[in-house]
Amino acid sequence: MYRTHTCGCLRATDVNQQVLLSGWVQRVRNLGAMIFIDLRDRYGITQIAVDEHASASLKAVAESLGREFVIQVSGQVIERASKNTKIPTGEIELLASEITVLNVSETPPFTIEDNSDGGDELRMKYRYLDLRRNPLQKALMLRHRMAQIVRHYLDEQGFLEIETPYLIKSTPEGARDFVVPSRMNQGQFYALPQSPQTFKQLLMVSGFDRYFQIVRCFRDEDLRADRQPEFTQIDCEMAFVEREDVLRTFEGMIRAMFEKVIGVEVTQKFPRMSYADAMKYYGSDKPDIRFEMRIEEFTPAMRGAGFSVFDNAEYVGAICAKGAGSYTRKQMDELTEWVKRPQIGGTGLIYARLGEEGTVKSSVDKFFGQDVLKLWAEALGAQKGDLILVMAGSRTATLKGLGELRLEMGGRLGLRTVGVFAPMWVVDFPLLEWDEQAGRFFAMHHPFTSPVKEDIALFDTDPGAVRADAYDFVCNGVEVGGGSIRIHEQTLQSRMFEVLGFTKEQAQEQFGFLLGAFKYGAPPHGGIAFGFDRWCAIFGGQDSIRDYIAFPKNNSGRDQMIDSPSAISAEQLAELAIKLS
RNA sequence: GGUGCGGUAGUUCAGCUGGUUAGAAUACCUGCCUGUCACGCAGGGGGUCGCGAGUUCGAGUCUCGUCCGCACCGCCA
Repeated sequence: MYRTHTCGCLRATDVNQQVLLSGWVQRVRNLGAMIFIDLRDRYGITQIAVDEHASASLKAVAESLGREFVIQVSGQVIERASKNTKIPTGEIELLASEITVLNVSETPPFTIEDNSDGGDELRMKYRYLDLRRNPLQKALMLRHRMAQIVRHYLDEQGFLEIETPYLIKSTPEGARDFVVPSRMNQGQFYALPQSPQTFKQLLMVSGFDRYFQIVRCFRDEDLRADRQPEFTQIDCEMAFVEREDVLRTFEGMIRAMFEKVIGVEVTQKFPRMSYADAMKYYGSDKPDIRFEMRIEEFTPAMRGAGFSVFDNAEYVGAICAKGAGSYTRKQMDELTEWVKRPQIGGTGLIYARLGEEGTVKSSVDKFFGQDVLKLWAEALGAQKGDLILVMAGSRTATLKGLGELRLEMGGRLGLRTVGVFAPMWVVDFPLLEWDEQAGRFFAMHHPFTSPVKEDIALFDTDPGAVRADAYDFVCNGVEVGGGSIRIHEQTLQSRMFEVLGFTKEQAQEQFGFLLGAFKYGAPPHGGIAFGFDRWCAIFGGQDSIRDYIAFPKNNSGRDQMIDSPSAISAEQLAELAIKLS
């Protein structure tokens, strides 16, 4: 037997018990006549005391201990002479009668503490040590809890968890595929799924009318703090449903998660915003609505005053930063530089401050009178002490820039509060996006997304105006989930492929199995998929998803611990009939 | 593919306009210490300044290249 209790469970009520604990040495405090050891496992820390009555051999063992040694301690639980109120076990300690070293440890390259002294790179290389740290243990426990609640909720709602294959077929649409060479079919490759999209639709055809899966997905694209090459989706699909049915079901699931995981009760219905409004007022298809600061357009009113920046602009828009009117010239210059960075791509920043008696002082006073400036203030609801920020240029780029500026100002003004959650649905996305370079339409979501019924007629006249019956779940400016009602009729699906520029043969070759299935009675269906890692990060209050994945990849898609990817042997290559150039 | 920031002790960092023997904190080792809990005190060891060229009397410092890391843009149906 290695232990009778964990290092987190002993309390004052356990005093006088004989117990056996096992764990890692967090720290040894040697006071000469007595030695204290912090013994750690994932449940907590318990102080071990080796006092003045201890035998010479026991003391010798205690003195030999180093950080991260694995030890077993037997002894009696006693009340501490001086208590520690900072930890749950702080009222007691274990008076050691015997200490056994189960394993020694080299000195770890960084401290195993909440605020480790290790840098990112080192902690990745020694991920197994980093994972001993409390914050990472908490993160993975949160993830576990979320997975359990998802399973429980969906099981109660009659969903079946069904696995789908990882070795599937590559398709040209969407993200780059990770590919896997086939030894038995030389020269041919499997692809790892970007999502189980077509399989879950086939499951609907098969009659499993409520499906879900917590499933790994793979995309061979460049990484970000919130993007990994392999990531996990909560993938769901339902048959005989319309958009409202899907939204109701999953609003329920999301609500259950908020309540049971982080104890936040979301009583009201999630607000819904059209894609058009999101872009117009927030410059983003995933607005952070923890704060207002909406974008207002002033394009026509600004023309003809002789201010060439506005006269020549396709779009002029502004936001109002509450209480930022005290920004100094230096701060404004710095903000202007911020806007001009290539990531934002702004050409400049015009600003106006609201002073006493409703006067407006702007950087373009010589072009615009008080009447025009007050028009800005009125439209933006700006008051004394506020700062109006105006950008101009092409419509899409300027809206995007204003959207970024809005987030930046929201951050500076402390409006993007950690622990405050603003869940919402973004709906009515365009079905298609015109790609100038390729000279054709691409599916904004994916080619199986159904158009909104009343827009189907537009397919022939104005494909770009067709709205998709799609929806995104957005929380705090992060796209956490997305889904749609799918096309379930073979003719409409064929028409869709046609609009996307597929020939009949191409469509047949790539998605023949799906078109085939649709010939045999496909029910109306739709679904949604949540980015599980992102959701965990949001609940954990982090921007990066890496700490919610046990063994993540770095910025360049490498696993620094196992050092992958790596070259393979000439024999392996030969077997796969692959020649490297 | 691109932009920015970074790489100096085991670790996190400082190191000014180029100039003696490259510092601090922490970790580690040794000794002392009876209530610590970031224990304390005294002492000690520890460096190819990422790598390679170049400029210079002289490079951690300047220039170029390269590798690595992080953030972002493009990309991510």
